[in-house]
Amino acid sequence: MPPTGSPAEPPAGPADHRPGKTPETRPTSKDVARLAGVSQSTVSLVHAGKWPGRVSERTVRAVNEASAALGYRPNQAARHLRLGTTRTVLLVVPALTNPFFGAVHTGASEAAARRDFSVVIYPSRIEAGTERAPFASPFAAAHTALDGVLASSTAVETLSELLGSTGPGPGLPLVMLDSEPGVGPATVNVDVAAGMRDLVGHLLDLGHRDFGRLTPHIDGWTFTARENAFRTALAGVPGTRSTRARTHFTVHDAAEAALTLLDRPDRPTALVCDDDVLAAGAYKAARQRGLRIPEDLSVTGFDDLIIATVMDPELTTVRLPAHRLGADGMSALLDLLDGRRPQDQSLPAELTVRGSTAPPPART
Amino acid sequence: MPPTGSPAEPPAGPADHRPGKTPETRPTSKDVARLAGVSQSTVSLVHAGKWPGRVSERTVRAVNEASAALGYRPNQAARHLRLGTTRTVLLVVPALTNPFFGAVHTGASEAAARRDFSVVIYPSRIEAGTERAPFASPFAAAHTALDGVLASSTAVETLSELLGSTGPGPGLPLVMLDSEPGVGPATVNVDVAAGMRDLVGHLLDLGHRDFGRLTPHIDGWTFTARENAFRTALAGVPGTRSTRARTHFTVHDAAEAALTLLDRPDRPTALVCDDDVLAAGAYKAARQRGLRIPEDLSVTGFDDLIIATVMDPELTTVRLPAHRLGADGMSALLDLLDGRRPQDQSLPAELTVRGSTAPPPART
DNA sequence: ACCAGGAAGTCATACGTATGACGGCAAGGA
DNA sequence: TCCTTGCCGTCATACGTATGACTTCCTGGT
Repeated sequence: MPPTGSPAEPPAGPADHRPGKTPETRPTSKDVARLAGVSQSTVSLVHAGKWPGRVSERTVRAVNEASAALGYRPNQAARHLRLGTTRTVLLVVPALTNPFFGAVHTGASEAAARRDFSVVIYPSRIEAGTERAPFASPFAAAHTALDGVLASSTAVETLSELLGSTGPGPGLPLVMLDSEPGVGPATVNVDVAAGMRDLVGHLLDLGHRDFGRLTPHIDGWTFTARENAFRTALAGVPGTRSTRARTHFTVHDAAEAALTLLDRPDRPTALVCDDDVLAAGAYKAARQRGLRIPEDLSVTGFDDLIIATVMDPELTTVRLPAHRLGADGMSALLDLLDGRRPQDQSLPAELTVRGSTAPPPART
Repeated sequence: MPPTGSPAEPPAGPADHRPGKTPETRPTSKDVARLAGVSQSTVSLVHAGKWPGRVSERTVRAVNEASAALGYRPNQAARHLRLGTTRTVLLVVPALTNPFFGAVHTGASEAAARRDFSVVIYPSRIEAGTERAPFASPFAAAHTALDGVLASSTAVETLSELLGSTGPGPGLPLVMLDSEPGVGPATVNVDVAAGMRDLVGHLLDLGHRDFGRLTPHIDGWTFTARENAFRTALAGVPGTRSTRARTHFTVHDAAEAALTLLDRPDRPTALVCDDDVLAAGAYKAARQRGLRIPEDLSVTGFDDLIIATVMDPELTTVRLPAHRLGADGMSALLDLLDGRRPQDQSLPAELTVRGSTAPPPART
């Protein structure tokens, strides 16, 4: 037996063990380099766009052609490893079944894409019973190291509970959306107080003095802010009155809660609901009692979801800029990642008057 | 000057250049190894759970304690690079503002999490004007190599256009949801035909013979299937008639389209709408013409979105199992990734009778 | 003639993990 | 006593990219 090894066999130290080795491997920068007749470094330089005097234009062309020919796409895992960054941020929202957060996501994604970042969404209500220690949590769910977090309408406590155990808590760039200003590193939120003030002003102008309030059971900064703003708005006006009913976040529960308000001897002339869904419940209750909207009863919502225009009459509500919330929040987060310190921001909420409000019925 | 270099300086070949070197670096498996007094290999072995005779229990404990102490979390980028897999799949949906797809996402995410996969969602309508050649597209958006794709309610052409240029087309595991069976590698869809058949049966039983159809302008397998099923259902019954109006996917447009149907001399007694949103438009039109639902006009929807219960009266519609669609679709995709060949699946659609249907008014 | 300086590339390395091959060591059989 | 057989770990390496240091070549100034 001749002492010759395989002809082109590389030295192959004691442990050369590549994984799976699929028959169809994707081209790497090395393949591009070979085809273009340059070194791998050059390929990398070209793709990074860093050749203000390092690579000739002729070579750039060659590399680009070779890349195109092979259909080369850089291996993100390798980049992430090398660069120590993933250009990915997590967007935490309460639920995806609410279109409001779909809009937030869209706004955030668009802003992120412009800076070549991408967004992974995490609905915090996903029941996690099946998660496995010790790497569970959104971070595991994202399956990627994250460069930052954007949290919408989530309590800080919930969030830190969510991220706390596994996430690099204090060090992780974080922007809170639609949450209490001043808490957390940076916040972008909606001026719901102003929206509520305008809304109540509108009702007062119409002549309403007896109010019913429909608010959700769940806590959350926005809802507290809405309630406070409502009270403040009434405080300045003599002769006003209001009663509050709390409800779960469903149409049916809201309808029942609304009934308790409508069945009071001193029935309110206007129902101010903290969300459009609750307003839908109010509509239902009104119909059950034979009250016409808006002639007998004015109803208002909040958020301006699609259902506001589905309802009949169309709902007077306060529009929240969901898309912009996501976009501006992402901008703030990117600023934070750049080392700049974004300042807290407040977005306007816009009163949208439709058909569900009118002067109160004449006293009987 | 003594020839002594720095005391513990490693050999340091000609090019030892680590990137950024943040002051606060996350612990790596090497750090854990040092603390536990073992080698990095051992740490890796332990975390992989592969020690049926390679690592003693005492060592396992030590490693786990060290990991916990340091708050170690494995670097995903490094794993991805080494393993050649990301355990991430892309979910393509038409839009996130439709709660239906939120439910699909939830179902898919839950199923994925059970197998330690994660889901990145991509709304295909995101306008891509700002994307940069040559690595644009969902793949760039996902910012990660993908192990597979789940595409919901998307035409194959649209999808391949989306993925085609950059994605590894034919090789990428792909499951289509709610789309034409037989096209593409594997599909999971809803038996909308049966749903429509039941729905029409319900209306026929009530005595309706004159129908109006409200269908969306956009194409898509489901809508074609719904229309065909509707026609088939009527075909067997003598004396039936139907007129169709097409509309954009908004309440207002649908209302206008519905008006054209209601203003015909042979006004239909039932409006069969291909989506709950369109049904909302029909409600609006009916009210404009002073028609009561369901006494003067029956209206039906499709999908069973939240708005179906917001409307008054509540809408008779066909419920589609969005959550299960996502879950089963993900299962199929994971099967595909395991090398198994999932068979096409069809999920049941359930007729949900509420208050918007009744016998037609007596002939005048 | 010689060197400074710039332009164009290449070299070598590290990022953090996973894993096949290999090495001690103790127990037990011959 | 010596060899075999497991058990417990460690070694060395590769995954694909990005980048500081280095080399080579060329032009032009003195």
